[in-house]
Amino acid sequence: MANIRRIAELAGVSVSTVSRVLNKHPYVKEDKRQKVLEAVKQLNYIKNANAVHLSKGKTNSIGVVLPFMNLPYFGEILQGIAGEALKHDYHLHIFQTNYDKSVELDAFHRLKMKEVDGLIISSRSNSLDALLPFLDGANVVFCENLSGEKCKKVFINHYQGVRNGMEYLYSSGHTKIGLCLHRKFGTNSEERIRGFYDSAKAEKHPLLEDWIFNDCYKLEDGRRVVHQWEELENKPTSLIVTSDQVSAGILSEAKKRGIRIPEDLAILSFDNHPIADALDITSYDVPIRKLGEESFKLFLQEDSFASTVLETILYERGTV
Amino acid sequence: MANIRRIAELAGVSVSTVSRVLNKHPYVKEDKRQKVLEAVKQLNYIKNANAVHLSKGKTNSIGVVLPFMNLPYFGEILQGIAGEALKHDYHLHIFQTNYDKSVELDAFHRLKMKEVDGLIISSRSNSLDALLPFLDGANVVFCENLSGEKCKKVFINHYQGVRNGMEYLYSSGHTKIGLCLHRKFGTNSEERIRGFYDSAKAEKHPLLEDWIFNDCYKLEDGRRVVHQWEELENKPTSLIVTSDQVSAGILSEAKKRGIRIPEDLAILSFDNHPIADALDITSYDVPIRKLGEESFKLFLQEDSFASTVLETILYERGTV
DNA sequence: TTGTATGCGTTATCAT
DNA sequence: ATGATAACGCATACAA
Repeated sequence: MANIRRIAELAGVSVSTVSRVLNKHPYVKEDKRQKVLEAVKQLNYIKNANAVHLSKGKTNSIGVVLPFMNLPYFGEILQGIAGEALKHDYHLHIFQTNYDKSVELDAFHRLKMKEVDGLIISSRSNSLDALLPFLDGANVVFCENLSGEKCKKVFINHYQGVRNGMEYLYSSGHTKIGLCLHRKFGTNSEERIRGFYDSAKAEKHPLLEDWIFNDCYKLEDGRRVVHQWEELENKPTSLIVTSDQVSAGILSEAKKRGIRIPEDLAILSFDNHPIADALDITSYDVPIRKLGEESFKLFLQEDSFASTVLETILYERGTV
Repeated sequence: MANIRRIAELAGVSVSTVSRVLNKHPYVKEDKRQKVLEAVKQLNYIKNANAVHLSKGKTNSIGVVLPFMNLPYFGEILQGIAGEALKHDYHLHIFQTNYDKSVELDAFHRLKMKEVDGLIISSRSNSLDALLPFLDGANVVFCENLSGEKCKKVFINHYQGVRNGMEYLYSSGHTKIGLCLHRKFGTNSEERIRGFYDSAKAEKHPLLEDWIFNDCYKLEDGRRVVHQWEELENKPTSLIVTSDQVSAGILSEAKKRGIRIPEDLAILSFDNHPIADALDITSYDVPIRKLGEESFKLFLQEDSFASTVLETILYERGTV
């Protein structure tokens, strides 16, 4: 494999001149530039990226930490990040964790190893304490509302989203509202739970612990929720569901079992993906793509503790 | 940032010994090993990945070329690749092309630059001729049935899939069958079209050019197909649709417009994603995750022109 | 405008 | 078992 030295030799110039030509620096006489370009062509020369990375101390690539890739949420956020990254000539490294803490830690390790220039944490498994040693001087963007921490963050206002949803359901005559979450832990879920409790308290409406359904990621999980719901003695008359996929599962299973929606059970969903439109699901639009775009913009920002908030918007349809 | 030389200094050994300890090579006396490890701890030393990459001539990462990330197809294939890659300590680079040829070419360029050790082309935009100069000695896996080419490939047997589907519809009493494709060009689509024509010819059934609907990626595209279908003078009584998402759009729009499924229009879908189950869509299971897994396995294989074929399986439901 | 020399941080070869 | 030294390939400060 030809290197810059051989090009210099063949072109009869120094390596620095070759480097200048390759990097389009000014102050190179046209004839030498041509000689270099010829030599490049002749030897089929191609720059070694790793040498550039080592020499420059950066790789122009950013790591994205996420648990899964086959979920619309993460597909959409990736799409947002990738679009923005492409604009700025950055590349994406994927760290798929499956919510495994050690895999997530490895991503931070890679950052320290300078394999990537920064990290976007779209969903976190480790405690902040565990990550702290990796954070100083590192360019990390969190996609959650980390309060008080001095770090970059962008997040959906899940608290307000749920509060709005609760209010909407209360004003539609419901007093017993349940909640379907991705997972119990994690800032985003906690924010939703906080909104859930705060609204119930504010309106002095009942709220039972087993009206909260966890581990709702996929369509199948929605089916499971219907079964769980049916077995409750005291059933909520409506559900706030944090994913259209899960809502779709609920609708499908409810139909099978003769549960009428919204008469027996109202569904207020989040995402507003095309499937919500297709199934006529009332859903809050969650700007996930935008979340991805903004996260990359934050990565580029010098300011090391900027933050961005995004809001949700209601699309009324037939399930409430 | 501390480097290996400073560790050597502090530990009172040579850099080679440090390197040996770091890489768990044998032949290092325990006391020196300890000295080194202490120094590592003391200086908070972390290896520079780019230096390793440069020195070793490889990066332990693989590039995945795909057009979009917010489509279930690509999410699933990524999931498959990522799972297998994780097992073998490989990392994923994403090259999102949006079907832009120059972006795709850039991925091949990066391979030559040794930024990645190999490439998985999950969907291709450039002609093979355009890619040929990049292929010699390069570890590239194509996810399509490239006939005759000496290269690694893994693909779904789309030809047989469509032929089976056609036979199924014919035997269900249909004689006029349409086809919804992602795109007109591309090996996978061409294979499906070939199956489409071959079956019609074999059964001597009619087949019109405008029974083929292109650019069907998302749910919205399914809606559009219904409109197009309605405006046809001579309408097919059934459609083979190469994505459950699109089928979902068709179902939704058909319902709105009072088109009965399968009475007025039968839908035979491909993917068998959960949404097919939820909407009771008859669908051929397409092992996309497996496709991703196999593509990575091929990448690892020495043999530079291995190939793998995967078949589709019918799940009968209510839309035919 | 161009060249020289050094740094980037590691691995690998070859002595000893 | 250990160390000196040469790759690996490029960028860049400094000199000219």
